[in-house]
Amino acid sequence: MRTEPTTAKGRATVARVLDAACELFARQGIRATTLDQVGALSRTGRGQLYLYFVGKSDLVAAVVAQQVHRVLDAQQPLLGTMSTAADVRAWCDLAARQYSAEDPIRCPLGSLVHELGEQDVAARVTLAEGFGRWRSELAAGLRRVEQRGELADGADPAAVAAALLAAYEGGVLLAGAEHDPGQLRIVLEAIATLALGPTPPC
Amino acid sequence: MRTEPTTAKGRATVARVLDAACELFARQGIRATTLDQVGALSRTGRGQLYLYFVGKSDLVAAVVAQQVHRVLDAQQPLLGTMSTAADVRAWCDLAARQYSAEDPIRCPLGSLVHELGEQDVAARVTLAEGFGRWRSELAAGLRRVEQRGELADGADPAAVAAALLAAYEGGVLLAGAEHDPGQLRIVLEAIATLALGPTPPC
DNA sequence: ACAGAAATGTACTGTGCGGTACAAATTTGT
DNA sequence: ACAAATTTGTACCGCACAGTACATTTCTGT
Repeated sequence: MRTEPTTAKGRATVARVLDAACELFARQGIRATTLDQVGALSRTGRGQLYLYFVGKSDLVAAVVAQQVHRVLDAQQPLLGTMSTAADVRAWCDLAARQYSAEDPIRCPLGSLVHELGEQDVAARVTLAEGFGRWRSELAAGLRRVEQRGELADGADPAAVAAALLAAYEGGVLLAGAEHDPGQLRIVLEAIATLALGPTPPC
Repeated sequence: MRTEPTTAKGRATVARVLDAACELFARQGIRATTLDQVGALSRTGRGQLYLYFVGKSDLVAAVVAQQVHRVLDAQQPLLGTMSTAADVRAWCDLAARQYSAEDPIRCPLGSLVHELGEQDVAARVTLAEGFGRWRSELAAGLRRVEQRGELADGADPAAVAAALLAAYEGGVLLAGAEHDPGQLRIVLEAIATLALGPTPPC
C-alpha cells in the first residue's frame, strides 16, 4: 500500500478496488486480469490504483491478505464450534455447496498458489500462513470431535485435518478440471466416511 | 501440430521442443514461459516452433497430451499391479518422494489446470480425461485390495481412489505453497491409515 | 553430384499491458 | 468562500513477447 486514503471517499475507493480485484483474480486468475479490468469493475480509473498501490504486485499482496481473511472468516462459525461428527459433515457440505457447474470452479486461495511470481514473497508468506491457520482450526475442531469419541479409532486429528484440507483443495482443482462439482462432494464424503464412519441416513 | 516432420532430424527436433516445453511449463507455468525459452532450452530457434506447431496454444495442447502420458506411464508399473495394502503405501511413498524442498513443488498435471485459457478446449478435455483415467486406474487397484480384504470395512474403492487423487493434487498444491514437501507425505499417510489401518512398523 | 525439399537462424512487426505524467475536478479545513 | 490538498480521468511511453518473413544451411532421393 502506497498511501493510506485520508478521506472517506478514498477509503471507499480502495475498498471497491480491492473487491473488484478479489473477484477478478478469483474468477480469471491474476495474470489474466488487467489493471484496466480492475479499474472498470471498481468504476475507478487506473490512475487511482497507482495512488493507493505501488503497482500490480502490491495490489496482489493486498488481495491475498483480503482473501485469506474472507475465507477464514466464512468458515469461522462452523470451524470455531466444530465438535461432533455432524459438524464435520456440515463443514464438508458447506465446502461442496459453494461451487456450481455454471461458474468456473476454483478456490480463491488455491488458485493463487501457482500465480504468485517468485518475487511476491510477502504474498506467498501470507498465503502459506493462511493455509496453516486453516489447517490448525480444522485440527482444533477435530480434536473436540475426537474427545467425544466420534473420530475413527487411532485417527490423528492433525493428520485428518491436513487430509481434509488437501482433499478440499485437490477436489476443487479436479472439479474445475473436469467441470464437475460432484467430484468435490465425492472426495469430502469419502474422507468423512473413513474418519467418522458411514454417513447416517437423514 | 502444423506439419509432421518427414526426416529423422525433424522428428528429433520436435521431440526436443516438446521435452523442453514440458520441463519449462512444469517448472514455471505456461504463461511465465516464453517461446524463446523453449527455443533456447531445446537448442532450436523459435522459427522451427512455427514450422511444426501452429502457435503457442498448439504447443500447449501437445504438451498436455505428453504430460498426461508421462504421468500415467510413470505410475503404471505400480498402479497396474496394485493389489495389497502395502502396494497402496508404496504408491503413496513414490508420490511423496518425487518432490524435494529445493525445487518448486508443482504437479505437472495439476499446475496446468489454472493455466489453460478458455480457448484451449482440446487441451482441457485431454487433461480432464487424463485425471479420469488416473482415478480409474487407482480405483481398479483399490478394488483388488478390497478383494483381499485389506480395505477398511465399508470403504468404497472408487471413493477412496477419488479421495487419494484429490489429496495428492491438493497435497502437492499445499506443499508448494508452504515450501514443505512433508505436507504431502502427511496427507497421503493419513488417508492410507484411514483406508487401510495403521501403518505397520517397518 | 545435383536439384529440390526440408530444416534452421535471424531480424522485423504489431499489440497488449504495466507503469508514468499531468491536467481537471472534487473535497477539506479555516 | 477560498486556498490547499486530495481524488479522479486521460493520454502517453516502453517493454516483452507472440507471430511473420525470409535468407541460409542442411538433408534426401535419383
